[in-house]
Amino acid sequence: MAWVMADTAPTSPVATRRLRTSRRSGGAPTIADVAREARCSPMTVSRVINGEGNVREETREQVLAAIAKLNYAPNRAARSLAGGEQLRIALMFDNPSASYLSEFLMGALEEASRADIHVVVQNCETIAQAKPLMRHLAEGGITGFILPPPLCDDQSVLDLVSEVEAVAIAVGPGKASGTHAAVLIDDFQAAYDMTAHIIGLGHKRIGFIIGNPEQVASGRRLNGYKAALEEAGLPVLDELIVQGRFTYRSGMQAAEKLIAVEPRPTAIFASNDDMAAASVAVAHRRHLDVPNDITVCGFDDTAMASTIWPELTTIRQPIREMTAWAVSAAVRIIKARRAGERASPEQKMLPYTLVRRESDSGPTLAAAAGPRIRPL
Amino acid sequence: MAWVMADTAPTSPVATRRLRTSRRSGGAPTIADVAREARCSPMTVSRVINGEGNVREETREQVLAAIAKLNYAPNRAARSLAGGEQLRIALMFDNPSASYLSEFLMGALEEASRADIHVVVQNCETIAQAKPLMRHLAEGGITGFILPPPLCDDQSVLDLVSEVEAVAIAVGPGKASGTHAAVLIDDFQAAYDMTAHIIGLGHKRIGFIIGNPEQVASGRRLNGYKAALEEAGLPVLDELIVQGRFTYRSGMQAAEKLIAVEPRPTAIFASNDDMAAASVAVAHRRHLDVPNDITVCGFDDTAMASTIWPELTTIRQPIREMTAWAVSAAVRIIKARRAGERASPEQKMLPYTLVRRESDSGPTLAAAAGPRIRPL
DNA sequence: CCTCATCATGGTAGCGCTACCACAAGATGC
DNA sequence: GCATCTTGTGGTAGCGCTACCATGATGAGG
Repeated sequence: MAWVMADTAPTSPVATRRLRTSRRSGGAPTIADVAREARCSPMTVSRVINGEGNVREETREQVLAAIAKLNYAPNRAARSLAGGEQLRIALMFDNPSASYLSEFLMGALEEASRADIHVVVQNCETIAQAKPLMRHLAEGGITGFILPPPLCDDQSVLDLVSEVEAVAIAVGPGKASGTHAAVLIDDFQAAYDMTAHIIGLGHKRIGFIIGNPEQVASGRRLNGYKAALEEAGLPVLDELIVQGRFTYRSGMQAAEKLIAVEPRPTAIFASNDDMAAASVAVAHRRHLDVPNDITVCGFDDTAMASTIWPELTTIRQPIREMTAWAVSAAVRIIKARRAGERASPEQKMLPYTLVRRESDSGPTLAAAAGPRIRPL
Repeated sequence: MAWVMADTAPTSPVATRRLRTSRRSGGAPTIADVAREARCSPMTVSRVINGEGNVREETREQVLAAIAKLNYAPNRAARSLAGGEQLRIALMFDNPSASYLSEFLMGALEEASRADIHVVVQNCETIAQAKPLMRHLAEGGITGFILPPPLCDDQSVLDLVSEVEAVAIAVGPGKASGTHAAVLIDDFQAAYDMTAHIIGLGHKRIGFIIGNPEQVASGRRLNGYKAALEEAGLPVLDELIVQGRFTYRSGMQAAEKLIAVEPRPTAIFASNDDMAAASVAVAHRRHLDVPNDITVCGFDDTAMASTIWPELTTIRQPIREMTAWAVSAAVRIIKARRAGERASPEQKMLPYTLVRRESDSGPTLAAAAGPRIRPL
């Protein structure tokens, strides 16, 4: 107040400007503060932050030191405002597996908030339903789509993405498309490893439940299973391979068939956790103890795997990391496109893990000998 | 290029300005476009958008018409940049139920993107672990917390929130705290309704599995069960009420106890879906058909309810709507606080629904008569 | 009739950052 | 030796919106 008086006429813009309390957000350091500290211009700081080239190593270090000292964090709002267009990408999903979904969301959310982009989450029941929705989203300014299976395995969906000139990132597709980026795990090798693990436990008759034939990954998992069997010199028996559809219910039916086979398999490897859980339920209904009478293994490591009892031995997919990568890849590609570049679609393979829990063990004598001592 | 030549010196700022292609985001309409269309100033448009007073009704309508005509949507980034501080709220969760979580996330995500605020998702295993995390988040500028149970049922957590001068919204607490806002369903009434529904089916011996004693809602559900029994003139039997902890495993143990009771109950009402699913598994193991030999009902309508077979009859909580409300309430309260107001904590009760699926039916003659024809 | 409050509205200056150019200094080519 | 690139850096002008004043028009009060 006193300032105003001492300065000039009260209505003077100069006085006003001085009087005004800054609207700055809680005194957080800005790029200008960093520049002052590092004795360079804000532009140079900006360049360092964004990892652009053309900055001398020495300068870069000074800037980084200043950033660390002031505990500076860029203001997202300003960034996207100045950066021109706001990036918006859509997360399509029809996957009813809630545990998959929440991991999926968390990964995307985290990355989106880091990159300050908007993510639209779109539920869709079927592929047929997905397509008009995607078209509509694209018209609404969505330039990127994150596609989990089975959407990313459907060529017509991928074609649609190309048609609307959007970017698609496939998360966990069965096989890499030549036209769109993808992040996946090695389904073949993972299924191979799990099968080898079961064989290593001493099992010789291992049932397999195939996943939804719509998803290409299902086939790869089946092949991994077969390869491990062959590698171990075990026969691949048709009666021990039954079709499922990734649902609990289909898993029950498949497990019923498998358990009815004579001699009964001593282990079941299901292509996902829902079907594995169903297999456990069926085994229990038949008064078979898991894992003592029968080993059951799953795939995915969704929440269900550790919810039920016994907890499932399964293959963990790093879903969260996969989605996070997908989002950042989408951003990268969209930005590159705007700059006129059009790189060939990237392929990212992430590591899986075999998570050993309580549902597997070596075949007990009775079970292993089963075929011989009670052939019926 | 030609322009530059024809205009003035190539380096002239005027020429440069003309040459520069606008950085505007894809030609989306701005507040200025709306102002032009509505023949008023951008300020007036801003006032209309933000629902501020002091705008003539006639002007407001013109502005709204212009907004509709141009299909204008405010730019979030610019808004929060100009508006000063960025709102940031944290979503704490320790709930391992993935389906609950994904619903929880979706609701928050949607609302957060609508209001353009940043949501930080923080996983925490225990209440003890949650507290330092929350303190740290608060120091980092988080001013609001969304708290699901059991966090919101813990007084020390609520006290911590007050201490760091943050805002907390409880999502589904057992009882309303006097100091913080909450959004919940009527757990008592919902449990009452479900019990009444089961009684209406003809059941007289209904087992109940209590939830985690840490969560106050557990008690309310129990009370609803008891009230419905009393209302119907049925005895409340101690041996038909067993303690669970909301986990599948605890549900199995509880169901084992319940099924061992003589005469066996013809129905089990579990306080959540995980425990209901476990009850179904136990029933199947005992070769009891669900629902023909025993009815099993759950609570929450998480994904598990419709994953397993038979699908569970359960109480649906509108989790997504609850979280969305929580986020918007947090924003509202934080803004009000900044403006110096401090309203009394709001309480929001949302409607639940009884979802009838495949796991309930009237008691079969054998089961109903059970007590009488085979007393052992 | 002239204050003084009360609307309704407009003007202007940022919010913090990045795009775009300018420009100096050295490297390169002919 | 001079035009031409390259490299590192700085200056400036916004991005779209809102906070803050200023202003003109009205009505109330003396």
